Amino acid sequence: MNIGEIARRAGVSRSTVSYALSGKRPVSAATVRRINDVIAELGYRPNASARALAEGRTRTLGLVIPPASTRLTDVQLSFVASVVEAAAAHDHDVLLSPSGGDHDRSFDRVVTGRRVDGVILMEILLHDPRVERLTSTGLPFVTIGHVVDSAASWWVDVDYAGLISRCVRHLADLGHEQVVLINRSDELVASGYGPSMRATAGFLETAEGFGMTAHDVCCADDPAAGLACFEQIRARWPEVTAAVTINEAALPGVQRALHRAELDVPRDFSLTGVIADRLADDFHPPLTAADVPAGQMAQLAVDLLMEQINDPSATPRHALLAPPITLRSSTGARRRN
Amino acid sequence: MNIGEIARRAGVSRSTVSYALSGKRPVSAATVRRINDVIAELGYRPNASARALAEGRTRTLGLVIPPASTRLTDVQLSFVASVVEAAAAHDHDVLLSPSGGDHDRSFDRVVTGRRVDGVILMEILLHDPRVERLTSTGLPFVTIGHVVDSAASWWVDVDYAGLISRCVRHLADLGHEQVVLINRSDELVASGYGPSMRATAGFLETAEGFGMTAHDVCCADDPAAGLACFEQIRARWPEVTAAVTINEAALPGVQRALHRAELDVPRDFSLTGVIADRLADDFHPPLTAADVPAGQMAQLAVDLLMEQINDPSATPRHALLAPPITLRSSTGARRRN
DNA sequence: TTGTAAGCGTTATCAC
DNA sequence: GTGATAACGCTTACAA
Repeated sequence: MNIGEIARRAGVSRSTVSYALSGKRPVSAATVRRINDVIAELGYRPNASARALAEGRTRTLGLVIPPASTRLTDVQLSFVASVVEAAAAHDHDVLLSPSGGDHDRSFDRVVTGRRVDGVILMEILLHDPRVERLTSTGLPFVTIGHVVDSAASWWVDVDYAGLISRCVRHLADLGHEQVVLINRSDELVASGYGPSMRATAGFLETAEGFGMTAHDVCCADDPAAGLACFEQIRARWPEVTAAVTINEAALPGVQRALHRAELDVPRDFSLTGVIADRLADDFHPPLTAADVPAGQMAQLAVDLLMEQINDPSATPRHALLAPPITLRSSTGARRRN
Repeated sequence: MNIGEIARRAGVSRSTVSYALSGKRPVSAATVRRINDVIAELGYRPNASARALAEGRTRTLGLVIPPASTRLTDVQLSFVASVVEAAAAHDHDVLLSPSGGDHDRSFDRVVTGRRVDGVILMEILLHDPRVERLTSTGLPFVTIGHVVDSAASWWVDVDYAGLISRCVRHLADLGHEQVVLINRSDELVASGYGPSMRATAGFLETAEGFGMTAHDVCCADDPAAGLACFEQIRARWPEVTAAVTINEAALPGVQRALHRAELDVPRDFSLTGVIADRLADDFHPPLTAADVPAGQMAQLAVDLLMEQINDPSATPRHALLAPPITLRSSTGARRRN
């Protein structure tokens, strides 16, 4: 079932069918009608590969996700779903590519085989080889998180430094003097993961500014690690009365550790950080936190990418989101004993 | 950068370059070398659209996921990641399409625009309109879950009836006499979602067989609903001493409800069901449960799909997985008061 | 308002 | 062992 067949049955030429479909040149109402009838009858839809070849664009966006081995967190998940949704609004589809590990065959295929018109790169490193590959191919791309030379590229990010800083200030206001930052995994931090770097910077700087004693620790992205990590914190620094975190996946374990240590939140211990709102709501008690606006980030990333695709010579734009801190019930005044 | 350019620089014809790349006809070692050198130097990769058009296959699989409005659960998430990984092993990419709501434009594009060689359909209904659409297009597809006429199609499923039945038997052995099934959402059950139907059937039948009193309730897929649902259960049927569930998303709420009611698990109340192992492990206490083997299902689904793509006339095959029930710490003997 | 024909970059069928 | 050349199904100048 191809365009020629439709043309034949409608008694017109192939170009007329094409134009009737795209509207790129006027076609008489009568022929449009005849063509549409035939199309409806035969259930014709243009072949995407042929169209892509002729137009030089695939109407497909690539989304590079962390490999399956790394467990995807809740925000990442809803981010993926939102990207697909936002792309659909532009009548584009989304091609997935796991990358970051050794799976670079997939990255290669997607990027260099002209399978997509643009790419969204999740979980980016401060110096990311994939960014260079992408840059050298000239394929439009938007990163989630930004690289060192941030002015030269398109990105969407959360202002981790600012948010963490505000969390610390909030704790200082409540009288806390010894605080800890529960960061993400060792490897991620070691490899220069931007949000981790910036969270640490914002944390230490602000805590110092308020004359607080500040510790920061890495923690793998799972509940078991969260449990172990929190118990270690208690053992090493028993004076700590509040924690700030950007590690969502570890939260259930932290919760269990708090319970085990019979620490009431927020009476005995305060907990806050940058957390997806759904997780913050589900925590017991609900967490005072800066909500990672995954849906909005996805929307923005797709919009920026489409903008770049439609005008490749546009100057790079970016968005640094600073979502508000939602006051829930997990932070309170330091208890004097 | 196209194949003609490579041919020109290597001093051969386009077909020779093509054959050197595919190996579908012998090419002298010397020319292969020369060609490879040029390719390496220019960083050439064949254009996927052109290749798809010529070959009549896209080397892409479609994955139809539930729309973003429905929150994706943990298993679903890891399923998506595993599908991508398994497809990569066959050198195929994955195109995502949200569907089930009104997003049928996306489904249409993917299915009928010949953008993919086959489709994996998640979260299928007992009578699913998408299955008919797919069947009538003749596009190979595999469903997760099966439809009524199960012999005629390709699918992978978990034996919910059998697993739930074994959970109930386990509870019967422990002396429980009044049990409840916490199913998934009203709407899903009402629309004929297979796993829910089969779980209910297996539950009621087995409970009756053991002379137990059995109740079943629906519960929306989120923690708040889990909390409310469990409190309602306690209010309506205070004699119930054990629950079986297939609703993972509701678990955090159930946990909170148990805590609020000061019910110790498993001393005062037993909890089991069909749950992803990661979730079962993270629960407090770890849940005795049948682990949904998301990774294995994804692998199988992709393998079946590839088999069907490579031989469209093959007779339908399917796989009904019955993962073992892992004994953890959430079930115990009924406490006589 | 419509038709003709030249691409788009591959693969695959003939020849030689 | 290699080279022309015709598909593949569409879009889009260029003509009429």
